[in-house]
Amino acid sequence: MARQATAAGAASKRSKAGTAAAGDPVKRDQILTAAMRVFLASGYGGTSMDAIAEAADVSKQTVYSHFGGKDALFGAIVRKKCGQLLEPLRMPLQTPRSPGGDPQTVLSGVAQRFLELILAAENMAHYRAVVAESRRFPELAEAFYRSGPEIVVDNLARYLKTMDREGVLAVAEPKPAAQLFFAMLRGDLYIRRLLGLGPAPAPADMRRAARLVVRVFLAAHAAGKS
Amino acid sequence: MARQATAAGAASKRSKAGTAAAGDPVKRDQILTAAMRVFLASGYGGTSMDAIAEAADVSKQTVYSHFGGKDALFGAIVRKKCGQLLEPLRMPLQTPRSPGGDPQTVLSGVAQRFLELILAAENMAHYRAVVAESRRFPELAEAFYRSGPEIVVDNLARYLKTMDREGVLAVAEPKPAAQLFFAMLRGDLYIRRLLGLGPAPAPADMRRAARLVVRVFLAAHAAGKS
DNA sequence: ACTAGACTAGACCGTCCAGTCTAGTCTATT
DNA sequence: AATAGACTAGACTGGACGGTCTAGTCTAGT
Repeated sequence: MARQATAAGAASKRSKAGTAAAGDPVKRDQILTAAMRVFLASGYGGTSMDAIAEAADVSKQTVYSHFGGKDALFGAIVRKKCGQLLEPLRMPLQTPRSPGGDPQTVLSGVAQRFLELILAAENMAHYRAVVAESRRFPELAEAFYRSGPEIVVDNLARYLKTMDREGVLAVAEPKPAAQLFFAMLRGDLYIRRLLGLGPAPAPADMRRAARLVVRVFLAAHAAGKS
Repeated sequence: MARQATAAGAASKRSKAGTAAAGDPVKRDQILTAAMRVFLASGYGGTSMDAIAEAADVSKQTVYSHFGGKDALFGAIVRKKCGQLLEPLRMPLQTPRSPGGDPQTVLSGVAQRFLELILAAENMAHYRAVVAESRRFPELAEAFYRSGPEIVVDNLARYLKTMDREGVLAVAEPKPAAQLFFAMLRGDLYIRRLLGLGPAPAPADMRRAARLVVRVFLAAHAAGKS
């Protein structure tokens, strides 16, 4: 109800102006950046619009002019973060067909990068926020799933399929196998971090975890098995 | 500050009464049960004390008499749930040394039960609440970790160690192996559920997932390997 | 009958906060 | 110079909510 009303208000304001959106895109970015910081640090409920305006060094009204209200702003942040999620992985992931070496090397690289990605403080906070608000904003939860886990799994599944066809690995069901691979990487390190226990893991910890995962995965899919 | 004051108040009330705690334990349970339902359904921020009192069919003041305030009540609920977490697993887990069949059977049983456990709606909600509030209540996050993941891993690690010693399996590092085993079970089914996407998984889905995990795990730890 | 302790219903207080409104500034176009 | 659009500072509204308080009821023990 409130959401519809504010959204309509924002839309009507936009209509008259010659410029496409309402206002300075620089301000818009300022707000987005600050809001992201604050939202990810304190969650949806723990963040006030006043705090965002102050953090963005912008008046409260400007926040409301650019985004319709708190919900919309939160949505914009989460979606933006979703879009950026796989950027660090894009380069290596978009070319899963290019050799890049034996599977062991390829998978180790993927594992290593994936671990770094999901353990990064900012992405942890993002995930926590999405999970916490998945009831209130189911569309965001879905957007997250689609722009993160799903893509990553599909890409690896495609790679595994190729490897299977070439007889390098034995992967009867590429998708479940890929899901399993990433599930393994969301192990103890990940849970502890998600719960905020202990300090950030050292690179050595991540390497060790990645190595174990790759070893187990390869043992299960060595050429000549199911 | 407020927390200390109210806690002190509750304590002083308790002191005079001949009965151990302040008030009727039946009421206390009513409150606890209702609060658990409401907190797990709507999260900490989304739950008001009025709503709890109403759901418990009890006056607001009674809630405050039994528990000091919102924080304490939330803590009590989370801790209680932590205590109950592994109840369904206790029987089979306390006797990891008793044979129960070949490792395949044992691990399948563990996997199956673990999946049922973590995918149960109530436990999902619990986990979501703990993760969401892990910043505000780090002690609860730690309590959860200790009374859930840690115990389960330690128990399985012990079993794996035995199997290794007996030459039935080859598990050089039991604890990381056990962590990996459970990580595999927190796969796609789990993530989707955590994000509230799609309906509850069918038992057949869980069985399939468990089977895959056990197969991969055994492939990696067949006797005669590292 | 009296008393004490637990409970109830609900008024009440103070605070926080989303969202609106006002009055005025700054800038660019005409 | 005049106008319009975006921005600012900050007051304000309305509602939600944590927590307290009051007045009174119910139940046991004495």
